[in-house]
Amino acid sequence: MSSDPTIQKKSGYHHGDLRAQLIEATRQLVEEKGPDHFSVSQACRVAGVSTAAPYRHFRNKDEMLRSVCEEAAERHFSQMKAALEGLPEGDLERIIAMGRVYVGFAQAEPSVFRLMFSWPHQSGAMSPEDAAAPPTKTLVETEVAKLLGKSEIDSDVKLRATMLWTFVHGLSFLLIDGKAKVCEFESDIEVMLSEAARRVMA
Amino acid sequence: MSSDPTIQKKSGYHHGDLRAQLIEATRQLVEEKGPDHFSVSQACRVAGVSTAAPYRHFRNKDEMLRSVCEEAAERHFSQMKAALEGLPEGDLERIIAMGRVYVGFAQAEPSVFRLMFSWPHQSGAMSPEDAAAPPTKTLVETEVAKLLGKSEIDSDVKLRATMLWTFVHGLSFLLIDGKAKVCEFESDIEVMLSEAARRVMA
DNA sequence: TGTACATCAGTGAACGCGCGTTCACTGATGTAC
DNA sequence: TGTACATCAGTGAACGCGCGTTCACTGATGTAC
Repeated sequence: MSSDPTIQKKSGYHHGDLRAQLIEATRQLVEEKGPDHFSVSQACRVAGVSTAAPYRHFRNKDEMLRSVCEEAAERHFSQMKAALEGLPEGDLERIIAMGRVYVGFAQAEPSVFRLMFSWPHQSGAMSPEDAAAPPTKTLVETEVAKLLGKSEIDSDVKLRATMLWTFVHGLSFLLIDGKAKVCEFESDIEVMLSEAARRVMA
Repeated sequence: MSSDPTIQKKSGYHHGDLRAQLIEATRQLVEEKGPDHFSVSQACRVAGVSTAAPYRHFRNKDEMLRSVCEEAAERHFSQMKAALEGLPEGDLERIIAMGRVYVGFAQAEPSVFRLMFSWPHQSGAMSPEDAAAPPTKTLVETEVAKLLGKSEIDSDVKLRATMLWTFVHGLSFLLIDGKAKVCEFESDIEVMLSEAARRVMA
């Protein structure tokens, strides 16, 4: 019963899980106002807590945003894995399903999606192996290899997987940035996803 | 001689073109520190001018950033047009050349590129027809139609143009976000660009 | 079961800071006669 | 060519604000005996 961070809050002192609650508050604020207009104070207000409270759980503001990214990356990845369930092995639909989830996530949480992929903005301190990317990459590569009937991930598999990823990534950004009405209807997205999968796997 | 905004600065009072100079200063700062860490004061310091000066040329901070976007969008578009010069009509290389420029711009000015496409972040006030997108879109559609030997821009042309755009857009973002070492070598980008163009136009 | 105490996770007030913006001003420039 | 004056494009000081973070504190909780 302590899994929904929006509800809990036990007494005056001592929340059930303030850390999770602050991450959720941060996530909401980032989504509402954008990553650059999020402030620690606001998150505290949303969580109903003093402005000093977060420092029991996070070193500083940056670490709060980073936690949001990590949490989002995990959800993103598990959504993609879940999309594969029940679909027969070696079916092109598996590729399309992952793309659909990828794009859907971006549309559902555009600001968080953007933050996730531009983190950390430009500090040289960026870890070479980044949060969500490697597991997702492996997932796609595995699917591509299976579809081609290959047992190992060779350079052809890597190229195709990268092309697929590139495509859904670009589609996600164009959709959330609302550039040039890239797709007028929901069905256009489906057409693009399947056309791309078909042409790349051909 | 007044075309290079980094050099000019005439006397104590009255710059040659403070407006252009401030845009350039803003552009540099956005590139260095990211759009969210840019401040008007800093731009003034860079331009060597008092903090009140910008308000003779821009209504507020937002308008400064918007001007940077517009200026960048124009450069982006004209670079793409320039890439076509000298290439024979109806050659697939024309498509690839535009993609190369698109990606190159993103790599050269990643923060500005990001800003350009996420502007305005989430204020509902976004104009439906956005700065750079429509002319670029038209440019690509025209090239696709010519390549297919079609005289009009039908839905097939539109779909292919959108797919091409989506692809280079995604490649740009993956490259500048440094996600998962999408391409290890410069040559990999070339392979991806030509593979994408070939497959989409097939 | 009851008490003593260490630890944990909050409070609320305060800090210094840099920011965006405004203000009355003033030096430089262009124009009319 | 020279003077008077309107306009332009800067200055520099000041403002109020919200921010990130720290501090000494205190209430709640868990544990040992």
